[in-house]
Amino acid sequence: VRSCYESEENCPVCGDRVSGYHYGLLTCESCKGFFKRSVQNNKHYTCADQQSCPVNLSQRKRCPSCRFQKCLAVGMKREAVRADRMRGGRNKFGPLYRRDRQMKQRRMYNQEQTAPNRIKTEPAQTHCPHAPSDFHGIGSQTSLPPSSDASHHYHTYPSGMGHSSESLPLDCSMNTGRGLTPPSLPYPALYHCTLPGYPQEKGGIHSSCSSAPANYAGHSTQNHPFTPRSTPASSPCSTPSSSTAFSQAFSQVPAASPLATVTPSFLGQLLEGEQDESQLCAKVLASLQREQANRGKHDRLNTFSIMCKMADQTLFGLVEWARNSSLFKELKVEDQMVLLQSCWSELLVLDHLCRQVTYGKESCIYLVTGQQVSTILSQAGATLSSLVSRTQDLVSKFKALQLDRHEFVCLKYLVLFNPDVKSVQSRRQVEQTQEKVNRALMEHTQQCHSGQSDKFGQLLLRLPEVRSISLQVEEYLYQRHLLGDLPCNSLLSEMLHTKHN
DNA sequence: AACTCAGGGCCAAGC
DNA sequence: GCTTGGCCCTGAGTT
Repeated sequence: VRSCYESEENCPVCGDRVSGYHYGLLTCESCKGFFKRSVQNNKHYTCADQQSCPVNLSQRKRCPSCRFQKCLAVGMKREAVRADRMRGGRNKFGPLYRRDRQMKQRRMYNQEQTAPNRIKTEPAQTHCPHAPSDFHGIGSQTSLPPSSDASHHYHTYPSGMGHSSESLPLDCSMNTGRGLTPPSLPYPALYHCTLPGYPQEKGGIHSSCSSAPANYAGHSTQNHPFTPRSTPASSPCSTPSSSTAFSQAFSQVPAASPLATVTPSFLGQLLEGEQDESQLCAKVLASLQREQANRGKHDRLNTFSIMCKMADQTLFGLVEWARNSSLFKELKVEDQMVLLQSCWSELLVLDHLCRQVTYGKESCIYLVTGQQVSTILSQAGATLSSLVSRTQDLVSKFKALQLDRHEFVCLKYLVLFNPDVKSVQSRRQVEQTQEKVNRALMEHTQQCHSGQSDKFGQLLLRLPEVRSISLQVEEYLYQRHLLGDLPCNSLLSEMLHTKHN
C-alpha cells in the first residue's frame, strides 16, 4: 500500500511525494515533520506578505505561516499530534484512513469500469489509484464527504480549530436522534441567562429565551421553500451512495436508466451541496453539550462563549460546504483559502439571515440550535443592539422578497466567488463562476417569480448590507477578542486573526 | 506471534 | 541557534 501511494500521489500541501497518512491525510515526510513541530511547539507564525504565499516543493520553506495555514486548510488535524508525545501505537483516525483507502480503490475501480479501451484489473492489488492532489486530503473526491465523515464518526473539531479534543466516536443513531428532538434545555446559560450561578458577560446578551418550537426538527409541517432536506439520504450515517461526492463519482458510471442520466440543472447542482439544517443543529448541540460536560460546575460557558461556539461550528459547516462544492474544488487551494478567509463572516451572516427567514418569528432570533432568543436585548451594548437591529431589518426585507432556497444558495455563491479579493490568482475563473451564478439567479427569478418585478436586482442590492453587517460583526468580535472574551483555539478566532494580521 | 503503519524522536545539513 | 527533512524507533491494532 505504501509503495502504491508513494509512487502515485503528491502531498496536497507542497506537492512532494507522500510518505503515508500523517495527521489526517496523505502527506510528505517534510510536511509531516513541519506540522508536528508547529503544533508541538505551539508556533504562531506571521506572514510577511498577504497570507497567500505559494507553498510548493521549492518554496515551502519560505513562509512557515502560509505553509501551516495550508496544512490546516487541506485537512491536517492538530488533534492528531499527541499531547503526551507517546510514541508508537495506532491513532484514532485509523478507521478514517482505512475508509479513505477503500474509497480510493473504489474510485479507481469505477474509473476502470468506465474507461474505454482499458484492460480491467483487480482494483485492490495490481493498480493503485491516482488521486489528484485534493484539497481535503482524505476523500474530497471519495464517496463520503471527507471532513464530515471525520466529524460524524469522531466528532472532533475541524482541522484548524486547534482543540486538543478527544475524539469521541459518535454513534449514528444518537446523532440523528438528537436532531429529531427539540433541544432539551442543555445549556443553563442560554435558558436561564439572568439566573444566578451562571457567569454573565460584559455587554453581552441577557435576554429571555425559549426553546425551539416542537416542529423545528421535524420541519415537515410546512411546505416552506427553505424547508431543509431531511431525507434519509442526507443523513450523516447514510451509505456512500447517498453523498454528493459519491453521486459525482457514481455519475461517471454509465447509468442503467436513461432517466438517471438527465443532467440536473445548474441551480440543482448548487443546491445539492446544501447542508441539512437538522444535522447541523444536532452537531452543534452535541458539541456544546460535550463542551459543557467537560467543564466543572463553576466553569460553565457564559452566553457569549456559547454563541461563539455556535458560530464556530456553523462556520466550520460553511467551510465544509464550500470545500465540498464542485465549483469551489476547481479552484487552486491558495485561491480557496483566500476566498474563504475573505468572506467567512459574510457567509455566516447570510446563513443567519436564511435561518431567520425560514424559521424566525417576529422579535425573535432563531439560533442554529433551534433555540430562540428575544431580540430585545435590554443589557446588550450599543454595538450588539445595532447589529441585531440591522440584521432584523434585513431579515424583514428578505421575507418581503420571499427569498427561496435557490436564491439563497446563489447569494452564498456570489459572496464566495468574489473576484475582487486581493491576491486571488485565478481571478478570471472566479469571475466566470460568479457570472454563471449571477445568470442562474437572474433566470431563476425571472422564471419563478415573474410577478415580482426586479426581484433579481432587489436581491443583489441586499448584498452590500450583508457585507457591511459582516464587517461590523468582525469588528465586534475582534473587540471582544482583545478583551479576552473570545474562546481561543477556534476557527472563528483563527479567521479573525488572519484578517487582522 | 508476526506484521503494519502512523506518530514521535534523532540528528546532519543548511541557513 | 534555529529550522528542515530524511530516517529510524515504537507500539496499538490487524492479520
